[in-house]
Amino acid sequence: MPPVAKVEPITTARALRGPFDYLCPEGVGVGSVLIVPFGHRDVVGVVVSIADRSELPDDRLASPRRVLDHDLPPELVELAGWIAAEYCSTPARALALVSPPPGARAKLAWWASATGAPADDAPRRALSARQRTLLDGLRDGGRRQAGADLPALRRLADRGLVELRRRPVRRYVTHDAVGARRAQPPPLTGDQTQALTAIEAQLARDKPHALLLHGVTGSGKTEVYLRAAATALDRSRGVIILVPEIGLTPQIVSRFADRFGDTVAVLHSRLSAGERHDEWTRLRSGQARVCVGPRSAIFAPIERLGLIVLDEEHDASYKHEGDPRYDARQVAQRRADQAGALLLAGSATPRPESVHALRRVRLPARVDGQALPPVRIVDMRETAGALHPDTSHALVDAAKSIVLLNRRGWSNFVDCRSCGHVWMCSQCDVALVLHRSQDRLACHHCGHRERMPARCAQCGSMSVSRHGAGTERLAHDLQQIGHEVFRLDADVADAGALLRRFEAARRGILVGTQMVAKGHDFPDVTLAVVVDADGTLRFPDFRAEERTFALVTQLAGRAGRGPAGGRVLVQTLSPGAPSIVAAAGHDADGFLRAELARREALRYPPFSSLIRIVCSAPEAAAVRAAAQALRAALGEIDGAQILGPAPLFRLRGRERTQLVIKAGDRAAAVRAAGAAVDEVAADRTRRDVAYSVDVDPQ
DNA sequence: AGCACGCCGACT
DNA sequence: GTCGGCGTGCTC
Repeated sequence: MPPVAKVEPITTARALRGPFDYLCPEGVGVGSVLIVPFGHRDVVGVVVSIADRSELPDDRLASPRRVLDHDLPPELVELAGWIAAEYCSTPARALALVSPPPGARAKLAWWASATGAPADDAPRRALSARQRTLLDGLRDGGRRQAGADLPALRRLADRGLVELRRRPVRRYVTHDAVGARRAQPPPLTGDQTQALTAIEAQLARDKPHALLLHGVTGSGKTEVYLRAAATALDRSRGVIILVPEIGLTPQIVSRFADRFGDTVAVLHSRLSAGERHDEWTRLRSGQARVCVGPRSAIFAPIERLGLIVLDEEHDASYKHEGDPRYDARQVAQRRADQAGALLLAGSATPRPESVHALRRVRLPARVDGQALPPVRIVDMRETAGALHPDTSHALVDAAKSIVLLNRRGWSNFVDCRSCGHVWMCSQCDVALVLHRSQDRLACHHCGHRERMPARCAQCGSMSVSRHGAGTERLAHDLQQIGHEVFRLDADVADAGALLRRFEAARRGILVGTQMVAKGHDFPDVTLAVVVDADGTLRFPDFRAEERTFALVTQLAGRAGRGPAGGRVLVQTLSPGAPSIVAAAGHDADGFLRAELARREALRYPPFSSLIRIVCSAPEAAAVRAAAQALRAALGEIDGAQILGPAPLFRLRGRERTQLVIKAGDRAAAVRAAGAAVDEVAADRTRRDVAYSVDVDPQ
């Protein structure tokens, strides 16, 4: 009896329950990627296990059509199985995440080397001076890639003097002149040394305890990551560095490339298919042992992993918004456990969850020894307009400043002065936002846009009024300060170029959404302003406090990074809000203590797990019926509270509602949610209803 | 999810 | 007679 390969075909179907058995070709094992006949077509499949025999009669087993040259490390196959179960998805969808980039192939180029055959010096066949130079160059320099000299090399090859071979070339270079810029590592501060000692003690263990590096902005966390990575590499272990968004943090990539050279690979969504293929292959073959990238880099095919760094661990972009709705921080913990690797999470504003679960190592001071900038809370309750007079004066005085307003556009919503009609999105239950420079109203949820109306659609009145201010309006108002204004938000095409122009300017105001609070370091910025700090606090979300604290603290970290020092103004309508008061006092510990106490009292994470189930369909009645069926199918879950169905809400032309499970036993609740959705989704009478399970929703 | 198979109405 | 509607069921 020949062995059987259990294969999971990569399809998006939810109802499909694998794995499927195939005859196992020679050399195929767990992680092999195959093309298999499946139904009436051929699909890519991943071997998830090998069995001695199949339950099926021999004549029903098919042979794979082809074995692809890329295979997955078996640990990633196991990790995919865990993700499928943990996030209520399917093995196929989880395997698609960890699989080699589809489609792309190696790029081949001609490489030339001298054969060592003696040149024939008969006069008719004498080498030209150019050919002679080429040949001598190859004899001295060994193998090299052919360029414009390929025709000349071909003639030499015809005479047996040169060998030409097709070999793969790398399309992506993380860094030009690698090595030339390889800087001497800076000396560590006392705090950094202590942190590194704690980290190295864990790296020396078989089963390291995860650590949380809680360091204020400018305390030198990146240098600690670099040193920890060097230690892991010295121990022949691989390293993954997760960063929030590669577009806004290119510095961290170059710092790793500068320090470690070609052993660094980068994986992110902006790479071309070919570049991604090459980086993946370099990691898979072991040529590269360090991978830097956003959340999906947690699936880098690195064996003998020793360290996973989670930079800015509080960042919301670690949560994937698509099926499977995985959280890269959870996956990182799982992968670290699996490999016996150290998980090192770092942030100036760690999540209460991480503070609760991980051992904390601190960097309490900036590397330059400067104090954190003083923060003043500006009470806006008596002020009309977006800026307090004190804020305006401070902006006039400061040469360079950063202003944060977490709302895009000119005004929040527009309505009719006569009848009160509010312009709403036709696809979503939200008001349209005015973008004046484009003379358009836009929906920030579905992207719908329409012309700014001249008259009211309801009563015909010509009088339209605008309410609230966004970054576009604020940038316009700030022109009056007299400094050049640089606006940074999602409407700006090239954020990098804008930041470079701001950096080069002698005077200026950088105004924008939360993007201005992230990562970059401008030493000459002496003033940071938060306009409407309680904007994030008004969201009905249990993480509102945490978000507000993080946003104010992160922005405060942008000011006073140079010798001139700096200060921070926080405008708010709730000057007494605990998150704002704590952020103003640089009191992360006080905030975290109070926030954890509050979460414990209300049984919110980390003292429970949340699971959100969303139902959506074009018709309201279908959604209501589906949600009720779902509620019934869930029944009662031990130790869990089930909330909802919530009132219907329309988004992108679909009605939707949600149920939330607040569970003590997370695994049991995930199982119950998955079973209930499978049961309700199997009902064919509600075909246009879509279901999505979100474990640990953000 | 695809894709074929199958069993009913309006056309050459 | 047959082209094609989409309900139903299977994929090793």
